[in-house]
Parts: sequence; C-alpha cells; structure tokens
Amino acid sequence: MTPEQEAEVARQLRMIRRGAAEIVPEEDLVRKLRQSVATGQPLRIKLGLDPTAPDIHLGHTVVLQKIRQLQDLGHVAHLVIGNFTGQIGDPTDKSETRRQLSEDEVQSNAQTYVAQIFKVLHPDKTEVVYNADWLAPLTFADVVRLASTLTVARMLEREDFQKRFRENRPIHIHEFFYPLMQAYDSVHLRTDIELGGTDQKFNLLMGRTLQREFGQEQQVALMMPLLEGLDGVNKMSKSLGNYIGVAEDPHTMFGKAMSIPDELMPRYFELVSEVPLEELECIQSGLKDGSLHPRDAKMRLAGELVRRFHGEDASREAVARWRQVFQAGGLPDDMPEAECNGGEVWIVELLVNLGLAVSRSEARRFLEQGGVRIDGERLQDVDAKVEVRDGMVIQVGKRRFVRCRVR
RNA sequence: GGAGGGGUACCAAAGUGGCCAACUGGGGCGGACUGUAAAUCCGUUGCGUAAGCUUCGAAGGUUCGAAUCCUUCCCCCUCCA
Repeated sequence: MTPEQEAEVARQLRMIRRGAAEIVPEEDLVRKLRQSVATGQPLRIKLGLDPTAPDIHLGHTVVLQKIRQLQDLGHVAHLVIGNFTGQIGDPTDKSETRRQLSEDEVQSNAQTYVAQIFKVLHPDKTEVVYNADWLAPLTFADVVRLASTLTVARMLEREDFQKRFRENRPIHIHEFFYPLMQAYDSVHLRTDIELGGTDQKFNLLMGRTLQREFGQEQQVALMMPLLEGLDGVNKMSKSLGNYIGVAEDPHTMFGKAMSIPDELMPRYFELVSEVPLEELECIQSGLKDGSLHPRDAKMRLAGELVRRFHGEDASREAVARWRQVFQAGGLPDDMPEAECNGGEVWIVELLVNLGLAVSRSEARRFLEQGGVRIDGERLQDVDAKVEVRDGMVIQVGKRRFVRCRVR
C-alpha cells in the first residue's frame, strides 16, 4: 500500500473509533479497512431495526450517527427492517407478547421510521431491506441446521438468558432464535461491520459465529455506548419517558435538552452533536475552569440539536424563545390559542375547559399551590370568577400557556 | 398432572375487620431558590365547590362496617412431574 493509502486507513480508523464503546475485534476492522482502501470497495455496514417502535429518539441516533460517519467515509449501509424478527419478539421483554403486525402496519411503520432516520443518514448510500424476504422462505430443516451450529451453553453466555436461567425464570425456546436470525441477516448480507449498542454485543458476536460457519469473512462488531436519558441515570427510552424524539418540535426539543443534568453535557456533545472534537475539548475545559457557564454550554448543545433536526432558523428561534420565556420571564410569541366564551367564568372550570388541568381537583390544586397566573398575575383563590377577555393569557406552572380567543 | 405463592393507586411496596382515599420510596406535578425545565429544599399527587362519592384482579356474599373474612371466576409466578 502507498503511504497515502496507509494514511487514509489511519484517518478512517480514527473517525470510527471516536465515541465507540467497543470494536470487536479491532484487527479485523483494520484489515477490512486496508482491503477497502486498496481495492476501492466500500465496506458493507449493517444495522438491524425493530419496526414495532416507529419513533426514534436521540438514543438511536448515537448509532445512526456512527453509520453516517461511515457513509461519509464511502461505505454503504444496509438497514434491516426486522419485519420477521419483530414477530418473534425481542427476548428482553418477557411480559408482553408482541402483537403480530400486519404487512401494512410494518410498511407504514417502516416508512415513518426510515423518514426519521434519513435526518441522519445519507439516503443514497443506504439500502433498506426486510429480513422476512430471506427468513420467511427458510424451511424447518434449514432452521434446524442453523440451530445445530450452536449449543445451549453458548446461548446461555448471553447475560440476559444467564440471569433468567439462574433465577429460574422462564426462557422460551423461540427466544434463542432471535439472535440466530439476526446473525443470519449478517450472513445473507455478507456484512462487514454490524453496528449496535453495547447491549447488543451478544447478538453482534453471534453474527460472527454464524458467518464463520458459512465460510464467510467475519463481521466486525462496532458497539456504541447507550445514551442516558434526561434523568441522567437510565438509558434513553420511550417507555421511561426520558427521551428526546427526533421528530419533536424545536421548542420541546430545546427545552428537554436544557433539562439534562449538567454532568451529562459532555456525553451529549460527544455522542449526539456534530461539534468537532477540538471544539468539544474547548467546551470541556471551559466548563472545568469556570470560564464557560454551564447554562451557556447547555444552550449551545440544545441549539445544536435543534439545528441538526430542524435547521438553522428553527434553532435560532428556539434559543430566542428560551431567552424570552425563561431568562426574561416573558411570554412566548407563539402560544396555543383556545376559543373561549366571554363573560364571567369560575376559574377552576376555565382551567379544565382549556385543558390546563385534567380535573377540577387538579385545577384547584394548581391554584392552591400558586401555579396559576392570568396575564402574569398570580391567582390563588379557588372560588374566583374571572372575566374572560380576548387575548387573555392563562399560565399554569412555568411553561404551559394558553391565550384565550373570545368567540 | 400435583403442590405452593401472589394480583393494592403511574411504578415499586406496606396494610390482613372500623383510626384507610389507603404508610413509604420512586416518578409526575406545583412552589421557593438558582445558572436552565441542572442541583437542593418545601408542598402536592382518585373524583367532587362542598356534603359526599367511587377505588385495592372480577363478580357475588357475610357484617352496623371489608383492601382486609367467605364463595366462584380470571390472570401471573415458583417448585415437583
């Protein structure tokens, strides 16, 4: 290889390593990169997706961003929509048996999914495939043959299975097929690098095992860390509600980003922003020596996120609104409006009618706790009647506003 | 097939005849403070203006009175086979 080619390999390796939790085995990656650079053949990247959860959030983008970087380096990505595996059910949640999705549902889920994903990935370097295309035609004999390459002991290496086995909790036989199928996807696609979170390690390595069985070159498992959610403790997930969805509106996204614990900022910068490495170091040292205000750093982060998913204008606007509402204590320009009847209304009823409280008891509670403002004036009298005027602004808590429009 | 354990509010988990609209923790919400919706602290968390009403897997029953006792049913889990 020429010195230029060697340099290219080194460059790619550096980029791929960035933020990665683990690369198994790294020597294989180097070998594949050398091969790719020498021959001009792009590497085949794979990411498996579960079509049952159509909303993607920042946690998912950690892996997606890495794929994007690989695409930028010239490689091609296969997005495997698990329309077959999805019906089997992911072993991790034992409680809910998954509803079988209809063909149409899978299609439409996959479409919304992919649309969101292309906010991060290059559409022209991404191939979307469905694993039912090659998994469904397998015969029982095929499946048995696949299964015969593995042992129960090997399966029980998986932490989740091991734990359940130890605790005498049930493990269904079909759950063993999940990693097997995912591994077979890699065989089918002749995958060079499979991406996933660190929690996917077992499945990713299973791909290597199966590829070897099939006499293929083994894939590299590239694992990204799991991003902590807004609470700073648990991994970001929709069910925990600690997520920022990529399809969320700019203001929500900005606000949620502002609510992450300070300690989490560097991680978010590293894993989900496009801020270059050098700048990142600047921010970190600034935070450390106190020359950079944590609030300003976080606003920068929030702005970056909005810019990434909604564009420059939306980002600027979100920042402006934040300043206006939270730093200056003012009102947002664009608050929801509600049609109201004019005249005197009991405040409790008004709050419920406007959807600011779910029940009268809750409305009363808000009032008693001093959480209600009308045109900026705090109102605590539970029995109060208010004269509804056009343009009147009712606020509950710090961030819920409604402007009344009298019919 | 046999034996046992369990289903309580958003979640976890107390309560085993009245003092239980139900301890406590988490979460959520409100407030104070701040540097932001960080951190911390305080309050609050079924519905109802109220009297009161409806909740403890479901349906019946006993009782002046049941989350607590009885009957039937549904669901979950464990062990043995």
